[in-house]
Amino acid sequence: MMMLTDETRIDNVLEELGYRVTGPRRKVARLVSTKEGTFSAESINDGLPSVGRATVYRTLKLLSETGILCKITLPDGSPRYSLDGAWHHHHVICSPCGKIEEFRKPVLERLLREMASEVDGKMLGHRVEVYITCADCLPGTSPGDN
Amino acid sequence: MMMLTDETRIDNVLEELGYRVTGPRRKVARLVSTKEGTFSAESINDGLPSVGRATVYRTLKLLSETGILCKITLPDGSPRYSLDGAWHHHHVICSPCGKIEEFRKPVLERLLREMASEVDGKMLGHRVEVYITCADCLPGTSPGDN
DNA sequence: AAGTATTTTGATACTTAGTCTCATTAAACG
DNA sequence: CGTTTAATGAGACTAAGTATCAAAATACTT
Repeated sequence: MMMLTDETRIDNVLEELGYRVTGPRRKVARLVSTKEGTFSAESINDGLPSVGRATVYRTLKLLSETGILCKITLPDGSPRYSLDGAWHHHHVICSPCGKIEEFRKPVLERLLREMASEVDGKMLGHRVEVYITCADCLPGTSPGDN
Repeated sequence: MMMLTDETRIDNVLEELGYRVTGPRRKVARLVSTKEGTFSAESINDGLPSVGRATVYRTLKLLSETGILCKITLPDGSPRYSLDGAWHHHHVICSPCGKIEEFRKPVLERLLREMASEVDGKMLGHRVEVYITCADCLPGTSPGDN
């Protein structure tokens, strides 16, 4: 559910940007759109034995560049992907379970912009990640944690 | 100069935490303390043929955990290290030249904490990186760029 | 519909950044 | 000093990609 929507959205985005909508890309997009929270590139690769590893990585990169996916870094440095709303935002990531929430805070943006200007130079972008243990993963709160 | 200060500081920190102050760790610490801006683990490894690769990585990790170094991620995902002031802070990183500036903004901290609380769960930490092109790297401004 | 041009793919090799194992070496402590 | 315990180095292994390049698929032209 909502998978179809995501898939056509992906097709459209690729088409609009002049990329070909191919079988392998569709397969990656379809699998990606079923994922909740974060996932690793390798999990996509494992789920699609018919698609080459290089193509999986290429497609994930493509989808990240076109803003469909977004790549984040866990506290320990390992990279993860997640479906992404269309706008700039930041992440609250639950370290234990990998669940992520997006947030958008104009105040924060302004603050960071200000910061960059103090250092003189041109701001290219920024990365903000907040790591938490979510309520579900908090010991004692809910018994069925993994 | 100031290298000596850094080295004794490192010795002290290790000692205080109950780690042994060994030859290899001293070598890594000495080399690390000569670096300006960011550097890769491999550059330390290359600079110390007499120290094993594993030890270099182990020591960098140790120094990061004890707050002497701090590990950041460039926009393209590659990891870098830099000498670190003793307190929590964030980074402004010049993508072209790798120069980094630290900043500390209580407002920002408060904002992020607030953010985390909205999502319910316990905040573990956060990562904030601002990417810029610094004045020296801005084309036209200064002719002698790399 | 066929032919051509261009993009994409998959297999494989390679790279980067690290971690793991484990026998050997070296600090630290009494 | 000798002993205990931590740290080291060599080398194999892992994770997350990137590079190469011939073959296949897609799109474009007529």
